[in-house]
Amino acid sequence: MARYKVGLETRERILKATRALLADVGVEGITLKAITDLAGVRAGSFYNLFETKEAAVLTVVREAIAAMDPGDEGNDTLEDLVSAYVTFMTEQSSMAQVYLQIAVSATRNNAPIRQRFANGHRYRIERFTTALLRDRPEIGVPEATIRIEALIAALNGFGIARHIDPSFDLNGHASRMLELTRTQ
Amino acid sequence: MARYKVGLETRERILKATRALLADVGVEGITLKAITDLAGVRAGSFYNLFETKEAAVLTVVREAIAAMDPGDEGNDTLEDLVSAYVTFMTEQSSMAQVYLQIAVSATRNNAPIRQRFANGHRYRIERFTTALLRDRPEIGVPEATIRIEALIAALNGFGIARHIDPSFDLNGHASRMLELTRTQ
DNA sequence: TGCAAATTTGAGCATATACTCTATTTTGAA
DNA sequence: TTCAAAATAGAGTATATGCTCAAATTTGCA
Repeated sequence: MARYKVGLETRERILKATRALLADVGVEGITLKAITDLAGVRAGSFYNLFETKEAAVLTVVREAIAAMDPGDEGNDTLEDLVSAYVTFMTEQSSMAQVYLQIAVSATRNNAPIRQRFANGHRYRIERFTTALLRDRPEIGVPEATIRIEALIAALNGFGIARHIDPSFDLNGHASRMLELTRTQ
Repeated sequence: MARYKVGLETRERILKATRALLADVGVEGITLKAITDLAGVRAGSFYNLFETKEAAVLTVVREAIAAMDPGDEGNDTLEDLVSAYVTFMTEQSSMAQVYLQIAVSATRNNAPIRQRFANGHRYRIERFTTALLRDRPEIGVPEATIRIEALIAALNGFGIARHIDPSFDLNGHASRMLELTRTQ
């Protein structure tokens, strides 16, 4: 694939365009022409760098799912995780948008994307649950898991609300929801 | 348009197909061929009943936005409204799916749909807020509005969670969220 | 039952789409 | 500086898409 510097730069421009368009029109609505026009590239150049349109889409989708989760693993607190979620939503809004698009469609008709999403979701629940149990071990795994599922679901809802109305107080509502999760 | 019985039946089959497909692939992904194939109708028949593909889509979208809200207006309690939301999500899942698809994409690139959605959303917030204030007038309009925005956002998140994982206890989480909204 | 209006079909049209191929230019290690 | 590998442009291909139209069939009121 890309070996020269210009090639890598072009690849980045294509991925950036794909990201913006996926946030806008979703996996089902994106077209090659839209990508190449926005990236300022002809079809031939695109196919020199990506096997298919789907390959570029899947690259961005993977990115978006991975970007949901903060880097340091192990002993993050629930605050850290919620705060990382809020940061992701506010500071990487294109990627967040892509993630939410995938979450709602669950992309029934696209097996690799569905699989990625399901794995990411399961992993996130485990990580959040572990953090909650470190803080409140008396809750127990089953109840902690249920509360975390609700927390993450609510956070997704808040993320959507914020993108409908940018004045939505994502941080405040997330904190309140975190408290509810902890103390119920 | 449709005047004979067969025509009205065909119209219904087309709308049913459109509904199912919108739930699957969203506004950006739906195609005329997919609609007519699923409805068992040729293109000519479709265009005898609808001006454009978009007209059928918009009809279903309107339906989905309207179906979000329960019929009786006026003195419903917050429980009634939340319970109606849960019922809508569980018993009209195609339509709920369409609604959520629109909520995330907010359909930036489709002015009439965006407008409809925004109006429906604003109306819903008012209705929920009124119900909350009837029960807890001491909260006051600004705080009540903020809490309702969070409640509705969380409910949307729960709706998405339920459709990712049908075992998600939508009713339980919605009730808990309702309590949080009331008592905080 | 006659018949005008409604419905349905299916071929056809213009454009969009995903992707290929060849010729040309650019890159950067030796 | 040379030159093979890489990058790019852009015309071309096959299929998909939204939609039209004329002809044939069906509907249901008078």
